[in-house]
Amino acid sequence: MNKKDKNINKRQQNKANNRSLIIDAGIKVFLEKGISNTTVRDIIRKTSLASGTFYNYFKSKEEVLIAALDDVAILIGQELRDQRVKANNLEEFVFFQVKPFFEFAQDHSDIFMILNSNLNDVQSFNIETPMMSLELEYLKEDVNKAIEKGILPRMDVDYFCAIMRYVTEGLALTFITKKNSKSNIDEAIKFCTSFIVSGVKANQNV
Amino acid sequence: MNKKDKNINKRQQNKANNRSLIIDAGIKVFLEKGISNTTVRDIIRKTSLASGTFYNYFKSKEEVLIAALDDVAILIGQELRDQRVKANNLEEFVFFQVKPFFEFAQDHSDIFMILNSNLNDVQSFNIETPMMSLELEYLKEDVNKAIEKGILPRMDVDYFCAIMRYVTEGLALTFITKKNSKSNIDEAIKFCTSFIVSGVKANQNV
Amino acid sequence: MNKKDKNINKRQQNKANNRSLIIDAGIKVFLEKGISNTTVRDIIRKTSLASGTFYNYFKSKEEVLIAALDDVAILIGQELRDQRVKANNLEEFVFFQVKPFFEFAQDHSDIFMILNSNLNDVQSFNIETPMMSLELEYLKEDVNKAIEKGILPRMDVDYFCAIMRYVTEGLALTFITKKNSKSNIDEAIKFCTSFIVSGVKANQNV
Amino acid sequence: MNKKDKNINKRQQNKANNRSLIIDAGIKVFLEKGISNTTVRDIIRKTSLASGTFYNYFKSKEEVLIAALDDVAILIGQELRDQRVKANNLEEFVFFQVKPFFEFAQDHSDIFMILNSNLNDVQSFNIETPMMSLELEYLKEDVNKAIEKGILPRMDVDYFCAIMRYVTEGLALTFITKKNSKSNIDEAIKFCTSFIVSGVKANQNV
DNA sequence: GATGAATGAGCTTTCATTCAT
DNA sequence: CATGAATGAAAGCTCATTCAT
Repeated sequence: MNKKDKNINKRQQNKANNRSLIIDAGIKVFLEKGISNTTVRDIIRKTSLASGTFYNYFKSKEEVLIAALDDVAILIGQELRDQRVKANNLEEFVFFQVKPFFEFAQDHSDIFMILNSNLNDVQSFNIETPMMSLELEYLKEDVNKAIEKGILPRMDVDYFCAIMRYVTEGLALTFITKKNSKSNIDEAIKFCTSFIVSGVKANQNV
Repeated sequence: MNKKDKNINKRQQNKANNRSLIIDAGIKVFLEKGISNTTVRDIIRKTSLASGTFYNYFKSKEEVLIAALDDVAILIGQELRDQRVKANNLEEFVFFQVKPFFEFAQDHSDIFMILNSNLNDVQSFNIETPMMSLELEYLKEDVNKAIEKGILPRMDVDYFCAIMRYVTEGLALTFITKKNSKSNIDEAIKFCTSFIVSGVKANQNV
Repeated sequence: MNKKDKNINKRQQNKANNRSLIIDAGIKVFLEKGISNTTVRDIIRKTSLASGTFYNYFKSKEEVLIAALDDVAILIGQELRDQRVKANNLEEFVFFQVKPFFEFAQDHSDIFMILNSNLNDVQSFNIETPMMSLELEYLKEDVNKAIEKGILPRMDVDYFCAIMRYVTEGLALTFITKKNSKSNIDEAIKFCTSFIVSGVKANQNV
Repeated sequence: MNKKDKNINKRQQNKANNRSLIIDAGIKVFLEKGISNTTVRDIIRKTSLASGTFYNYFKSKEEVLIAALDDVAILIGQELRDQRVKANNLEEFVFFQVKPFFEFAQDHSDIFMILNSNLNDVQSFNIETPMMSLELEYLKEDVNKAIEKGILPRMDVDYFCAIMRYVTEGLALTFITKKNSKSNIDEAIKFCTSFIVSGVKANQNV
C-alpha cells in the first residue's frame, strides 16, 4: 500500500468516524431532550467538531435520526414482515412479531426509547421503523391475507392490529425499564404472546 | 339593564370570546404540529388577533394547553381513581377504567389526540391527565390494594398496569380514528374490557 | 350652589386628584428605578387608575416629571437667579446661591434625588431645573457681569461655575443622605459657602 | 508562515476588528443616549454587522461597556488607591488623587464622559471605576486611617470625601469640555488641588 | 474536508398608545 | 372622563445555515 492509498484510507476512516461521533451524540441528545427540543447545536456541542462540519454529513437533525435508525430499525422492520408470513397459526403469528420486537428493544434500548417517546415527530418524516411496521397498513394487509388463508381467525382487523402494536410496545417498554430484572426476556416474550393470544381467542366473535 | 351594564357585558363577552378563539386555535395547532413544535405565533396566526393580545390571556403556549385541559381532563382523572376503588372483582375493575376513558376519548377527541401524541411534553409540566392517571404510580397503588383485598388476582403489577394503560389507550385511539364507525362505543368498551380480563385470567400464574 | 355646579366642582376635584395621584406615583417610581428605566405602566400600576386614564393627563412619563418639577423647581430656579444679582460681594454671591439650594434639597428631597441621579435624562428634555440653573450659561453670564461690576474677583469663570455647581450639589446630597443628622442645615450651608469662598480667595490668580 | 497560519491570523484579525467595531459603536451610543436608553440594536446598527453577530462577542450591552472600561478604568481605580496611601500630608493626599484622575479624564475622555453621565447605571453592575474609587466607602476608609496617622487634619469625613469627589469630577469635566484649551492639564490639576486644600485648611474646625 | 464566525429570519415578550365601550 | 383590552412596533435573543479561510 503506497502513501497515497494510506492517506485516502485514513481520510475515509476519519470520515466514518466523524459520522459516528455525530450519530452517537444525536442519540444521546434525542434521549435527553426529545427530538423536537433538540437543536443541531445541541448535537454538535456533544462532539469535538465544528458546527459547519455537521453539514458535511447531514442536512438536518432528522437525517441524524434516520441514520441512527438505519442499520438497526430498517432491518428489524423487514424481519417483522418476513417472520409473520411464515406463521401457521395465531400463536406463531403473534410470537414471530413479539420475539424480534423484544429483542430489538433490549439490544437497542436507546433507539427504542427515542422512538417510543417521540412517535409524533418520527411519524412526521416517513421513516420505516419497527413501531411503524407493527402498525396500520403493512400489518393490516398481512393480517387480512392470513385471515383469508385461515391462519388467523376472523376478527376486527383494526382492533387486532391495535392490540398487537400497543401491547407489544407497552410491555417491551415495561420490560426494559424494570430495574429489578429478575424477569428475563423469554418470560416477557412468553407472557406478551400468551396475553395477546388468549385475549384474541376469548373474543373471536367481535 | 342600564348602559354601563351593557358595556361591561359586551366587553366580558368579547374577552371570553377571544379566550376561546385562542384556546381553539391552540388545540388545532397542537394537533397539527405537536406541542413542542408549536409557537405562540403559530397559535396567534390562526386567530385574527394581534400578537400582543395573546399575552393578555396567557403567559405561554403551555397555559393555553392547560386551559384546554381544564374542566375536562382534571375531572376525568379524578373519576378514574374514584371508580376503580368501587370495584368488587377483576371485570368491574377493568370496566370502571375503560368505560369513562372511552367516553372521554369520544367526547373530547381533540384533547385526547393531543395528549396521546404528546405524552412526553405533557409530563414535563405536572398536569393531572387521564393518561397520567391510568399510569404508573397511582394505578399501581390501587392495584396493589385491590390484590390485598382479594379483588384482583395475584399477578405482576407492572405488567398488568402496562396492559391496562396501553390496551385502553391504544383501543380508544383506534376507536375514535375509525371513520367507518359502524362499531359503537359500547361494543368497543366491551371488547376492550373483555380482552384485558380474559388475557389476565389466562395468564394468572405469571 | 345648584346640583350642576356641585357636579362640575366634584369633577374638577377628581381631575386634580387623579393628576396628583399620577405625579406622586411617578416620583416614587423615578426614585426607585431611575427615569429611563421607568415605564408608563410602572407609574400607572402604582395608582388605582386605568392605563388609558394616564393619557387624559399626560402624554408621556417625561410630562409627569416636568409636572413634578413645575411647582417646585421652576420657582427655585428663578430664585437663584434673582438672589445672585443682589449680591454685593463674593461671600454674598455664594451664600445667596447655596442657601436656597440647600433649602430646596431639604424640602423637596425626592425631587432633588431624582434630578441628581438622572441628570443625563433630565438634560435631554429641556427643563429648567435648579441643577441646570446653577449651570453653565445663565450662571456664567451673571458671574461675568458681577466681575465687571467688581463684585466678584477676576478669575476663570468656567472653573468658578463648575465649583459652584459641583460643590453645592455634592454637599447638598451629602447633607440630605447623612442619617446621623446631628449636623443642621445652617451649619451645612455655612460650611459649603465658606469652603467655596476660601477656595476662591486662595486661588484668585488662576 | 504557511497557509494555515495565515488563515488563522486573518480570522483572528477580523475577530479582533469586529470586537473593536462593536465596542467603538457602543461607546458612541452610550455617549449619545446614555447607557439605559441604549439598546443592543442601537449598537449593532452603528456597525455593518448583523444582529446575531453581536452575540458572538457579547451577551449584553453591559458587557460592551465593561469591555470598554477594561484595562483603562480598572487600572486607574487601583492607582488612585495605591497613590493616596503614600501621601505624607494634605497637599500630597489631594494631589495624588487629582493628578491621575485628570490624566485619565484627558486620555480617555469618552469613557470618562460615559461614566460621569451614567453613574447610576454603572453602579448597578459592580465594576470598579475611578468614580467609584473616589467615592464613599473606599475613600472614607483611607481618609479615616490618614486622620489617625496625623496625615490629614481632623474634619468631617463625609463632607471631605464629597468635596474630593465632586470638585475633582466637576473640574475634570470642565477641563475636558473646554474647547479653547489654552489651559493646560498641569494648571488644571494645580488649581483643583489648591482649591480643595485651601478650602479644607480654612474650614478645619468643622 | 474542517473550521467557526457571520448572517438574518423568526421567536418570545414588553410597552406606549389608541379607542370602543 | 374612565376604563382596560387590542394593537403592532420593536426589543432581546437563538438558531439553522452559509462560506471565506
